[in-house]
Amino acid sequence: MGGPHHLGDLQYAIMRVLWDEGEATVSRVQERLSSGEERDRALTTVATMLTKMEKKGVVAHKNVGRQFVYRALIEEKSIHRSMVHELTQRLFRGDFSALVSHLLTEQEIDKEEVERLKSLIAEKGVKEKRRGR
Amino acid sequence: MGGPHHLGDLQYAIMRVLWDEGEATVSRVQERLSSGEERDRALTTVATMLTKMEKKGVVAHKNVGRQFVYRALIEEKSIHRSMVHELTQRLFRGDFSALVSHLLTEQEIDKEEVERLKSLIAEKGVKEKRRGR
DNA sequence: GCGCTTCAACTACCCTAGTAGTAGTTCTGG
DNA sequence: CCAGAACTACTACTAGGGTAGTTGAAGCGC
Repeated sequence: MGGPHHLGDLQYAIMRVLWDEGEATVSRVQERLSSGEERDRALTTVATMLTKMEKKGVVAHKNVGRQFVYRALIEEKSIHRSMVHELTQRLFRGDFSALVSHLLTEQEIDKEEVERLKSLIAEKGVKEKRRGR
Repeated sequence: MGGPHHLGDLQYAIMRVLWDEGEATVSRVQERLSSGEERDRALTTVATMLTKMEKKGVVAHKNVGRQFVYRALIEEKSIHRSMVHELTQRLFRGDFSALVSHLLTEQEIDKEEVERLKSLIAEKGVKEKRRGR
């Protein structure tokens, strides 16, 4: 239960701000969202989302003066893990190589990227061997 | 303008049936959903979803007798493409190697899988070279 | 002290996914 | 011919994401 915290677009954008800033007030979050590539949202929209997110348990706040200072309760890696895992399950029945295969054949990947992948895998192989399995 | 047709769980499950069967009546779809690992849903639930999906333009139906026979209007590859692309954008700013790197370090991948990835990449490299770029 | 600003709280929508009951129509078995 | 099955159409409702106005309290400037 709970486990795979699913986040919408805005919610994820807010999380990114919190991960980046460590802590932030509502207005700081709103500011960062507007300054980024994201479009402008009302301050109240951001506040409402943060309230909902707190109820879900993905963020928490403390009072500083009369302002709320929010921080993330879950880390980026764990969100990445669950979202990637979910997608892989859904699309490829959990088969990661099917995902990579899809990336290679269906998505636009340039030569340098392929090279980078090659060394990533090579590294992994080495580490596996060193660990003796 | 739609573009990235976003599908929910049930919708995607329905699409999988249609892709697999080519065409299917409502009851056939419902039957397949229930028989699979999915839990049972009322026939009307499936019918309603199909109606909504038709409005969205992802499926179409024809009348055969008094039954509706549905078929998918978009192909699996294209859904995969847009969903993988969307996730990569969101999580890794479009950086596919970041995604693969994440797979290698954060998700459980066994040795055989790594081997398979290695050969997938190798193949891709060869093809790229042969094409002369 | 009074007005302006800054906040959070509350309220109210809209939209989409999902779920399913009920109604009405058409077909089919006996 | 008529009961019941098989279908679609219509309706209704829950939940969550997203969006934002209004309200009321608190604080600041002068």
